[in-house]
Amino acid sequence: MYRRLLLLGLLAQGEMHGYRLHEFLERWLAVCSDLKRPTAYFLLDKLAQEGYVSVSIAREGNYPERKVYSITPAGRDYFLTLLRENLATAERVYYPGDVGLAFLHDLPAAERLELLQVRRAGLAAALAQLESVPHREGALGLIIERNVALLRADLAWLDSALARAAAVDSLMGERTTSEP
Amino acid sequence: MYRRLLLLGLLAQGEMHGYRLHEFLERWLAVCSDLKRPTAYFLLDKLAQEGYVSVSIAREGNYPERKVYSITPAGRDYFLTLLRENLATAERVYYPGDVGLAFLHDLPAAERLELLQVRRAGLAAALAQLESVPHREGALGLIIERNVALLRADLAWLDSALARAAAVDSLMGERTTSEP
DNA sequence: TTTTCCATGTAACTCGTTACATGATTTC
DNA sequence: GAAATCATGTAACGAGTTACATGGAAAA
Repeated sequence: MYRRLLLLGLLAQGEMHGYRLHEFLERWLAVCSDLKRPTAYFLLDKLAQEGYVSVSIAREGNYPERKVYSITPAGRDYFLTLLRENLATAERVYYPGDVGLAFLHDLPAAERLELLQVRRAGLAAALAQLESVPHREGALGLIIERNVALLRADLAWLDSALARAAAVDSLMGERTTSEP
Repeated sequence: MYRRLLLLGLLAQGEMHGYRLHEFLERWLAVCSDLKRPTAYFLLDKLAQEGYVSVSIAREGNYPERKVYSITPAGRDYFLTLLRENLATAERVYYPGDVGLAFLHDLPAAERLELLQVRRAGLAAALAQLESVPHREGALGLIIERNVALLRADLAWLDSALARAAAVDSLMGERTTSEP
C-alpha cells in the first residue's frame, strides 16, 4: 500500500510520465523503496482505473510517446488519507535476519561467529554508504537520519552479541576464527 | 524464503504435525514471523514435494488424523544452506513508515505533529510489550534483545525529530497540539 | 554501426493472504 | 446442546517480480 502512497505523493507535486517517475524514485527515494518499473506502470494504470489519476498522451520533440499522469481531486483525497494513516501507524517490521538467529545453535560456535562477522561487514558497509550521503535537509534528510539510527543500533547490538559469544567460547576453550 | 528456514529449522529439532508447528510458531516465534496457517500447510507440502521433508499419517487416541512431517537428509542440507546464507547476510529492510516521512510537508505542521505523536504511542506500546517479556536466554533472548534495541533506536529518533519539529514550529509561531 | 538511452508494455510465475469448508471431540 | 479445540485443507485473489518484447533516437 505504501507504493500507492509513494506514487500519489510524487504526482501530488506535479504531473509526470511513468519513466521519469521511476527514474526519480530510483535516484532519490531508493532509501525507502525499490519499486520496480513494471510495478510502477501497473500501479499507475490501476490508479487511473480507480480514478485517482488521469492520463494524457504527450509527445515532445522526437521522443517516444509518453503517458503523462496527473493526480485527480479524488486522488488527492486518497493520498491524504494514505499519508495520515501511514504517519499515525507504527508498522510492525519483521527482520528476516532474526530467523537465522533462532537456529544459531545448530552450527558449531566457530562457524556462527564467522558468519555473523560477514553479516556485520555487510551492515557496516550499508551504514557507511548511508552516512556518506551529504547532509540533506527536509524529508529526505529525515529518512536518511532514521535509517542511519536504526543501522547503528543494529550494528551496536550485533557487536555486543558477538563480544559476548566470543567471551563464552573462549571460556569454553573453543577456537574462534574472526576478522579484525 | 525465511519461512522455509523457519519450518525446516523447527523440523530439524524433531518431527511435528502442521497444527502443532503453527501453534509453536505463534506462541514462541511471533517476534520474527507471522506465518499464517494456510501458508504453513502449503509450504510443508511443497517442501515434501521437493524432498526436503517426508510425511507420514498418524492418529493418536480419538484425535483427527495428523500429517507428521520429518526432515530428510536433503532437507537438513538445505536447512544448513539457508541458515548459513541467512546468518551471513545483512538483509536490506524497507520501512513503510519512511514513505510517509517523505511527504510530511504536505500536511500542516500541527497535524503532522499530532499524527507522529500517535505513531510514537504505538511504537512505545510495542516496545513496552517486548520489554515486559521475562528475560530469556538462548536464541529467543537474542531476537528479543535485537528487536528491543531497534525499537528503542526508532523511538529515540522519533523523539528527537519531534522535538526539533516542535522547536521550529514555536519559532514560527504555529500552534502545535500535542499529548503529554 | 553498434550501443546506449528513452519509453512502454505483456506474460508467466511465485508468494502469501483471506475467506470458506469440513468434521470429529472435548468441555461447559 | 452449544461452544471451543484439534486438525486439515481448498479456492480465489492480490501483489509483486522476472524475463521477454518492441521500437525509435541519440551518441560513440
